Amino acid sequence: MALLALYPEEWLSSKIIASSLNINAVLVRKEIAVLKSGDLIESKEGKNGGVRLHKSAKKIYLSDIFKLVKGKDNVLSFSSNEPNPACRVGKKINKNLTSIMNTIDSSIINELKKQTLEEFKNKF
Amino acid sequence: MALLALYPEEWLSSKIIASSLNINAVLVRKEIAVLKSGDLIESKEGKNGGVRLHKSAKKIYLSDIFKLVKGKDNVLSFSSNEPNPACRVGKKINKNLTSIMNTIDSSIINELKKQTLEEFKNKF
DNA sequence: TGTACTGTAATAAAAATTAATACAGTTAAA
DNA sequence: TTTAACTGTATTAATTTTTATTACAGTACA
Repeated sequence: MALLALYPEEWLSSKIIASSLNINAVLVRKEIAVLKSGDLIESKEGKNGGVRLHKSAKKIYLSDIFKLVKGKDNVLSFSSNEPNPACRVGKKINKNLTSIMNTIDSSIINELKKQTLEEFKNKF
Repeated sequence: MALLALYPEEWLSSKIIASSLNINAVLVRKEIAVLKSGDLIESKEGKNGGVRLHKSAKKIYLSDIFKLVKGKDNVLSFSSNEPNPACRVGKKINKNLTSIMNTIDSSIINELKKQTLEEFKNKF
């Protein structure tokens, strides 16, 4: 997103973005789908296609990006194993943790609301 | 920790704790080492040994537990791949993200300071 | 009509996590 | 005083998750 913000007029290809991140271009294209679903970016198929911001970096808060990328999961997550339902703690732990995890996610989002992509971009 | 707080007088074995979490007892013993390093719990070797809280649950904040368990890493983390140093963004991204990640960790800690283990325990 | 893209699926490889095994050392109690 | 039940820790195996690769249909430009 910082890269897109630096070159807002250009259609940047997934290959170029992948080479900045040093990851596979297919992963980039998958994340493009996520960011498009929140209207933060737009994409163009075909030759000379690519992606660019869909709105001004001044109107994109880091929290907007975070919310999309995090999806519906919490940042902190449960053990992949089901806790023991026969245990007084195991029986209720996930419910009790959910409440804490939601609170944590909210506090992260509030923190990230304080910075726009434009401000972040200017650090490069 | 909720389990230990519910039975503060008893030495609970790693096996018992593992069966509540439904994970391997060796993993529990490894985490015991971490929690001991912060003086939150104490352990006793030998027959009828186990672990218990080292201080009142009223004096343990969820943030104390979180800080130990999280260790020196940030909750959010970098890509395991080095970003491209030849890229204007890749060159600086990790430094710029570090600052955000530290802020996020702080805000989580501040949130978790609001609740003691005693209060959490009472939800079970 | 060829080239350079996105979008997406399927599979393979790599990395990280978790489990299992083993065993030395400690303590309590039979 | 010997056995049983623990912690502590290391090593290796199994599993799960993440990331990379390959493939290909569809789109747009030149």
